[in-house]
Amino acid sequence: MRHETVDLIFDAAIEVFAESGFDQAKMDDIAKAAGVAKGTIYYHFKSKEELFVGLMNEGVQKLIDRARRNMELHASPTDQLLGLVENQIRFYVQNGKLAKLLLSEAFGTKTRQLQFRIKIGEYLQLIEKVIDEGNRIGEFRVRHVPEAASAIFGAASVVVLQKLYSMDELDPARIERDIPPMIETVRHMVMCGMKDSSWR
Amino acid sequence: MRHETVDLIFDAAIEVFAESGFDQAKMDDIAKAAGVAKGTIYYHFKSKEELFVGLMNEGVQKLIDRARRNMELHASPTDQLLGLVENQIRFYVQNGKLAKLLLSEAFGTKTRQLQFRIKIGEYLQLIEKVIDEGNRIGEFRVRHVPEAASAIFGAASVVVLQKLYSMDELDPARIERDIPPMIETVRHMVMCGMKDSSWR
Amino acid sequence: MRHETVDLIFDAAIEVFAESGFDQAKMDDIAKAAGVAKGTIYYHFKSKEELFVGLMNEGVQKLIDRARRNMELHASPTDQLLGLVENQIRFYVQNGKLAKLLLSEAFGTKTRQLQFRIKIGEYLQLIEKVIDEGNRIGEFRVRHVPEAASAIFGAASVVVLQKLYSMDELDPARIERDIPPMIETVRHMVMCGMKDSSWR
Amino acid sequence: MRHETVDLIFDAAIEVFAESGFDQAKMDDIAKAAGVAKGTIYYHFKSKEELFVGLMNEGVQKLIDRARRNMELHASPTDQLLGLVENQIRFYVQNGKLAKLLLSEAFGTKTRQLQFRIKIGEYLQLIEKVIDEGNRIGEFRVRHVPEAASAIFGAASVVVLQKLYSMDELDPARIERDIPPMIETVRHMVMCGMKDSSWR
DNA sequence: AATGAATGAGTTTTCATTCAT
DNA sequence: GATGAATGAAAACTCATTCAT
Repeated sequence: MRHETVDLIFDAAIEVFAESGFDQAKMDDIAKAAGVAKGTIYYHFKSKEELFVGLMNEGVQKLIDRARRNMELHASPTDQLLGLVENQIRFYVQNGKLAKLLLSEAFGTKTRQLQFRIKIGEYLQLIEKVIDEGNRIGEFRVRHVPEAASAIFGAASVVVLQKLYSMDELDPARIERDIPPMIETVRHMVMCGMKDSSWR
Repeated sequence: MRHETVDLIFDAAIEVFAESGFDQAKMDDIAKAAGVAKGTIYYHFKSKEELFVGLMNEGVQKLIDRARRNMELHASPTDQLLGLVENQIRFYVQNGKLAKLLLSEAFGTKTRQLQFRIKIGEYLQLIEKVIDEGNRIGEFRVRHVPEAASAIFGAASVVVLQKLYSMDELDPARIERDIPPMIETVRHMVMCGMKDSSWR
Repeated sequence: MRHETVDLIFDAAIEVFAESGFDQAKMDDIAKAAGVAKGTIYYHFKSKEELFVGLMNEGVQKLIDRARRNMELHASPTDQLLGLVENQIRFYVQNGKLAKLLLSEAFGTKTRQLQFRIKIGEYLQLIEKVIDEGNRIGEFRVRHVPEAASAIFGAASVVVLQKLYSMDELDPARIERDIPPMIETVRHMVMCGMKDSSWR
Repeated sequence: MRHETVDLIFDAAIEVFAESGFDQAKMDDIAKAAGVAKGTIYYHFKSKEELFVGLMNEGVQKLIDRARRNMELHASPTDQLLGLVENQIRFYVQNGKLAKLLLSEAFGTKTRQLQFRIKIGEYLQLIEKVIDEGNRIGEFRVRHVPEAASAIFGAASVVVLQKLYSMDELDPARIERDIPPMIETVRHMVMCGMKDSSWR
């Protein structure tokens, strides 16, 4: 089991980073939120950057793990992809702060962003694998798999974030009600896009 | 006509903000890039934040203007939407730095992010308008228009950014070659999603 | 003429650095002593290290300049060397704090120490030049010139510092009285050492 | 016999202190070098300062012990002084790190420096004793004994350190070769200085 | 005796902003 | 309109020291 203090710091850090973004997040605030001294963070993490990267990797890993479990429930690539979309949208709603960091910190040339993008790449490969399998067995006819995976990831991400940040205040009940339309919209778009039926 | 110095500052600021993000961007660097003294920026803009907001609004406005001009070339909602997708992708490729800021600075609760999201909202409304019209004349059967607009915007955005940042270094020729697959992928996905043809 | 503020900072810095040594010296104290804001120091100097190096170079340069002027007063290498010794000892008494830094910061592998040693090397070369000339015209018969220069420099340095720091408190009158014995002692030792008269 | 752990700490501390100086030396590094936990150092020493003082005293004591043994080999003050010079130079070459600390930490007003100077004073008294005896039996005619002792100490110290730190990297063979010139230079200078032969 | 996780005061450095010229 | 020297609040990071085990 991981050290207890590290958990405290992780939990506090995800809150603070997501609230303010990497640059605006203050180590003082993370320490305060974790209920430890600032030095304690530096005892466990070499730098703010290292803390951030560790945190993000863990966050994306959770998304990946959930996605993997979800995929095992379904046999066909079609069902698997539908599951992936639903899973990502529900995960984002439940982890809105992480979701925001996912988009806002994924692109850039800083070390932390490079490392972070690698982890996101893992998730994208999961999507690509499903599409490849669908292509193989003839369920899909996707010509550009990486592009398709990015598009799916981007569509699901922005749909949720735009929803979360367009509401004046987070109203759990309303969000809950808005989940099915989001899922339906992205699923619909994605699934049609997988088929070859030329659209003209 | 706008003051010449302001133009110099704007041009420099877009470069620097996009290179480093809002927080890492230094007024010193912007001044140096613009070839003016730091005080001069403050003569024209009240604060870093105001400069940023002005800049982003102008950037998104360019995207909107291009989109509007593009829409006038086509009559049917279908063609207009296809045009919007192509336009956004080409605009992103040409303005990669702005594109990155678009995603990384769009979500959050800071004043500048709220203002920025309003401007992005204008662009999303453009998409929604096309979808609405498509629904009206029966070309589309979209149930959740705002969600669909976000999904389109997100898909097109992430496809390009993932491409730009997955390459070791920016190779204009390679990017140029990759544009058609990106356009085709998003268009295909989007257009099918607009049709009602239930996908099961 | 050098910028006035830089002079203020230099004057304050020499005091503070000499009082506490490089590591113990606080930029806060230097700023306070100079009567400027801490940021002002960083506007003019990139770092504590750069400030220190600049300062030390200036300090040693003063010693060198005085030594050069002194040398011009005398024609023979013997008189020049006697003058150098007296000059160094008097300079050290007048600039005790710099003298302390000279010994305590001269050795080590940090960048600042390397740069500093280069400057001290200039002074040592001055001594070597006199010895070389003395050797040339037959006034001296020194076999190992660099070693001799170091020895002279070390003898004069430590004599003064040991005196300054062995007194409970700095009593200008007492120090003044002790200068001639120090000069005589080192001169005597040095001059005999220059002659070949084998000492057994 | 001293506790074994204390020896480990001492050996590690001399390395680390000499490498970095008192301020830059980290207790963490000493602990790591000693192969003990940081707390263990504090179990045996009240503070970093106490550790340093103990260490320096031991170091200088070694120099003193060697000097004492060396003096017993010779009968005349002249030979004893020659021996002292050779001994100090050889000791410095063998203990370059201690030598550096000797000069860089000897002067200052901190408690540790005061204590350290007392110990160095012991060594200087040894030199003075020899000179006094030389004066008594007529071998020397030194007018200012403390000044002479300081000068000898300073000359021998700086000659070695200047040599050690002027070499790009420590080459044991080259240093070995350079020892005789250093000894000869300082001895020559010192011995002549001890005689009364007025030098003009 | 020994450990090493935890601490928090202290320090360097950064940088948006101001303002006298 | 434009300048750039000066500011000082803020923030990351360090490290000697403590103490429960």
